[in-house]
Amino acid sequence: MRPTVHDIAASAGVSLATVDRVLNARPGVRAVTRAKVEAAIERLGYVRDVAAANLAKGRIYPLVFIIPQGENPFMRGLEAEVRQVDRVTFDRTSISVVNVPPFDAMALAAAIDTAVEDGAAGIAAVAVDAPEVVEAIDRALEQGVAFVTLVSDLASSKRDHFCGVDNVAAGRTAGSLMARFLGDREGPVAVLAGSMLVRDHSERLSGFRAVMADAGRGRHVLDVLEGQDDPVRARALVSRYLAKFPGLAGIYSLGAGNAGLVAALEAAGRPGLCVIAHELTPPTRAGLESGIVDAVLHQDAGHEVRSAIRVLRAKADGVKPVAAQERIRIDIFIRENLPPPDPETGTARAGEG
Amino acid sequence: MRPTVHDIAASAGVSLATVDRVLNARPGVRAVTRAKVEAAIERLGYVRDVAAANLAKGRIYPLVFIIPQGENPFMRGLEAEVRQVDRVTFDRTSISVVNVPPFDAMALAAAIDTAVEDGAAGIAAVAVDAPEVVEAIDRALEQGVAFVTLVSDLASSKRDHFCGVDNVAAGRTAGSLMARFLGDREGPVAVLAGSMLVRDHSERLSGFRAVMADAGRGRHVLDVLEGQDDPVRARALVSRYLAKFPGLAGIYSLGAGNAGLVAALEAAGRPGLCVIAHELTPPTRAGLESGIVDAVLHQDAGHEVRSAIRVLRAKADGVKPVAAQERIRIDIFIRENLPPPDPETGTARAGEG
DNA sequence: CTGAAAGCGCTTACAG
DNA sequence: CTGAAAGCGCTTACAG
Repeated sequence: MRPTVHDIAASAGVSLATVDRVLNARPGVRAVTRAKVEAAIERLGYVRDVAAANLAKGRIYPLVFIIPQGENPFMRGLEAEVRQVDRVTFDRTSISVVNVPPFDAMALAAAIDTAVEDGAAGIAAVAVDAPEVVEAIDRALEQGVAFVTLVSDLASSKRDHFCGVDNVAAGRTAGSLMARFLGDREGPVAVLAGSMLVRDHSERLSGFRAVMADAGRGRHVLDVLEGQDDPVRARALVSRYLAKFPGLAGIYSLGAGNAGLVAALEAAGRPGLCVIAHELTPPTRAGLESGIVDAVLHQDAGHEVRSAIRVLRAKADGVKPVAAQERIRIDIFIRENLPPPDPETGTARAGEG
Repeated sequence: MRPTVHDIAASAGVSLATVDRVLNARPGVRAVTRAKVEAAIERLGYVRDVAAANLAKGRIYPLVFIIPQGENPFMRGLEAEVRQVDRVTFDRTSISVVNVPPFDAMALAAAIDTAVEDGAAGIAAVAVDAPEVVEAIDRALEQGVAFVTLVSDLASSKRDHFCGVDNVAAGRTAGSLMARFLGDREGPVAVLAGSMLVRDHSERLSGFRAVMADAGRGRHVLDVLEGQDDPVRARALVSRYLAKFPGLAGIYSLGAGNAGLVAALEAAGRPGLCVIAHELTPPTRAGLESGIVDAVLHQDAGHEVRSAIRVLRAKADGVKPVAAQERIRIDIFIRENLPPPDPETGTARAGEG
């Protein structure tokens, strides 16, 4: 049997309470006593039973996820993952979701302040790149609230961790695939984004541009289209470009306007462009299946949510953030390796952890 | 607060023991009593605290992982993942690893029988496609031992679940990428496998062949090379083909002979072939980084291991296998989305579950 | 068929 | 600075 606190108490010749104090680095133990206990811990190879500890603590962690509202399907999938995790009751964690208008720094900052006031132990938020947000995050941290950015980072804040992909690398990946798929085909490429106010979009763009500049003798990237992740605007913008640049070779959609993108391409009679988009959602899945989209870069929303929870709990527990090393992978999907949709959340899932 | 067994006992006017009997569908409760308890459960919206239940059970699950020995780097990474999970102590599970010679049906069957005799509650094994193995698996099942196949399936057995990727789809994915990367380039393609005695290899080959037959006006696939996942043999086989077929356009390496493959290509002065390999391991990672390999299809060994444990535990617990729906994703890596190697296990990892 | 009591491994007031 | 006792939510013999 694995040694328990009883074993180490007996072995060290002290009481359970003292063992507990040493184990949890609580004050009020003489150095000699502490040493005895530590020796016993070492000798017996003790490892704490976290589940039992949580049970005894009876503690519950109120966590808040702040997610943009609106019809962005990736965000809706993310929210569904959060709710699903909550249903399954991540042990001793109670999770709530707060929606805010997308790309709205003031609203986000206000939501963060409110969550802190409401006594959140930890907050996960999709960041907007603005000073008000940085300040709100840092205020939360000062109050001792754990904070992670989700999907879109804000490295200039003091957030504990970023749960999302390396978006510069994602942009480079898109660029590399675009270059290989196009081969010798001539023509410029267009980029459809949501807004340069969020880091994930601006970072993807810079990664993509860097690769395009290197490809062959350089491929021209047209001025970026900002569709605010709104399908209607995205469709209009793309349609205009299709008409304006008949020699267009490809489109990189790095935001969430994909329903509009696909609609515009369908309306234009499916010109044979190379199309690479982000996030496996109903519109991009349909695009892959119909052949109108060549590849989809993806981040696993479920992984990100569970990673955020682990990091927030570790921080709230004052445990060493071993989980902070977690990396979210940049998935590549083509038609052939498309995973089946998750009936619960509609997002793409793999076997979890 | 969430309701506990105490609450439902009080509400139903019975003892804890009776509540427990109903909760766990144990016999020896009158229908009326059962109904009262069930009504209380319903009324209060009770959900069991699994961690507390496990603690009380004090039960420990001996699980055995049977993994091929030898220098196959994917298998070594898989084993490292198993050992790491064990270190982290998946709650109340004790895991042991048994190594067997690769592609050896008799040895595998014997190892399964031994694990059953030793009292395993569950077994996960990389299957070899042979009747002896099917019989050994079915014997284990009859003894009430939970069984999952890992990485390579054996659907003709009664195994509870397969923890691995859809290998036909993986082969199709490789074929599709190969076709796109080659574009109009002429020439046949070669396939390097380990052995057709394992399902994962034979399934990948069939998927790849199907896509190649459809590509353009059909691309010729040369006779498959079986290198037994041995780098020396693989290198010799590939070198011979390179000399024999100077017009070769690409190589699909669907097994684990990649160190030999890369060595052969280096020795041949890096002919500009399209190379697609499986599993992100040191040799394939190096190949991607040096540009000699174009893409690597991957399965997350950590996911597979943790999925196997969840399924085995659920089965051993007699719980409904909600986990059985877990799917392992087919990852695509190119140079740009290469994740950093895991310092612990050497395998590619993402944020877990 | 039903219940009272002890215990799983840990933590938490409360005494001393 | 240290310890004895009760309790977290559940399960398990043992009585009756």
